[in-house]
Amino acid sequence: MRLYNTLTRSEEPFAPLRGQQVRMYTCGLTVYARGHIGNFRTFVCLDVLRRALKHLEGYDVRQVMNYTDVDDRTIKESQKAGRPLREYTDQYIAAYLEDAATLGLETVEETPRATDEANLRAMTEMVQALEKNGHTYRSDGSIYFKISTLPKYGQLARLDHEGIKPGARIDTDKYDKEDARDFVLWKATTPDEPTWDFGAGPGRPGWHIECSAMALRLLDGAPIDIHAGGVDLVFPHHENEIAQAEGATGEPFCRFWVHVEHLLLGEGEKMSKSVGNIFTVQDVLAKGFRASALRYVLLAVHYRKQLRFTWASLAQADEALTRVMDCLARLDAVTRPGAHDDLTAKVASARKGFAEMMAADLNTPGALGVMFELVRAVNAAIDAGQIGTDDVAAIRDVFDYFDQVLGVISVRRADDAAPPVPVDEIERVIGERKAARSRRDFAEADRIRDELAKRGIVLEDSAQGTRWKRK
RNA sequence: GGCGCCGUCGCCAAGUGGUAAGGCAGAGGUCUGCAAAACCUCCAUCCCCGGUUCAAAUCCGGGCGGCGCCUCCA
Repeated sequence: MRLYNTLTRSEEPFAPLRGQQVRMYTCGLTVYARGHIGNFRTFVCLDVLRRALKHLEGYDVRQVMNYTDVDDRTIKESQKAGRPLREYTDQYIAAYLEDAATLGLETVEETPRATDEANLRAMTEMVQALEKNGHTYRSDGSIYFKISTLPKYGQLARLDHEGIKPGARIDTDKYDKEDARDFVLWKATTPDEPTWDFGAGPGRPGWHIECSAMALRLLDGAPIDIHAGGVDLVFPHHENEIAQAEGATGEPFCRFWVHVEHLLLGEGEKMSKSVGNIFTVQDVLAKGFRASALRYVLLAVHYRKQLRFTWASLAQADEALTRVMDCLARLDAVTRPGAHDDLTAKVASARKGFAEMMAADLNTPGALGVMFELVRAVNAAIDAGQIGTDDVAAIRDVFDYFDQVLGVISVRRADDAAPPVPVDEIERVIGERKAARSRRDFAEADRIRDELAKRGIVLEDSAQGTRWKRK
């Protein structure tokens, strides 16, 4: 598989360093509020990355995704809510898990929290190693990383320090730093803030230290294979993670850096909690859209391109997925045994084409194209009667193969598992309508169909009988 | 001010040197009690201007337009 590596700014063939195991760290949510669909674009894309590594490449994936449960915002919001930090962040971890399940994200191997004691101890050890290696200084009770001590600083973001001129907003006097680009490792706390002391003095973690420390602790040391997150993390977060890990261990931190581009709203602005223009997964569901449509939208644009989110795109995605589901449903009516060479060949080339698209830096839009070409071929074969039950088995198998990675069909099935009208009622009413039709009482038949349509159930008549589906 | 990305049909979106995938929407037709679904047919020369090449949406240069990072951020 070829993956674009931010570190080299180029696409490179990927293979894990140690045997068949891919050790991957992905930056998760800061749990001070419910994640929005921009956050979930990143998570869904990285879910597809992990699925491709597992199911297409056959690797054993060990993924760590953190919850940042201590920082300025979590502290501020928990204080505002008058609740202990841990309790406050618990609810947003639960909300994340709910949304992740709704969107069909696979469960990752480890989900550490920054405030778990083992992690705080690992961070402390890293800070101490950095102090020992001469990369730090103390000021007003905080410990800072002194970037001038690390010549390689800046390798990921490639920022031209000299280019930072008027116009750039630099965090200047908030803290007493020797250089504007120095960053805090261990932060002095006020009496009302959570404070820990495992050997580096009382304080709390700086933003970046948790990821460096937890990645090395839970992925068995440097270098890890993949580190991923949203593009906005390239600088300063990931750059500083590299500085910390490499300053402490003297070894390269990570081999592949993968960054997912932003989701933008229709007008073209970035979604941001501070601006208030955000939508959550729950907001999308509340508008009547399926979770599967959202997942589809998030995969219909390559992960390294900005995705302009609109409600119309959700409706289009839902229609597109309906086409796939209808095709799969039509297979149920095939009863003739056997296989057809033409279809067999089309299924095989679709499987191959799909894998090639995914191996080309996760070209999900291209992979969807391959899937739809097969949909067309299958529909044509059904209409022509050129399909047998062996073909059906092979077709179902290849769609399962697609969906192991894309995950849109399984989410759609989950969406539709609980229709707005109970299944036994639908089936009873369909029976009544069938009787009406056979006595040519079409007015009654139409009335029944309209009635169900109003309640979100669509009926389709065919030679094989009447099929229902959720609208 | 510095660094970087992007501009393909009405909408969304692949393709990145060999003559434009796919989805949605639309038009006509077949099928159907009607409807839906499905199938068939139709529907772009790739922001503009130069250049390189036998050949460019794809490479180079210059414009115009949109966006991101340099600051908390997925």
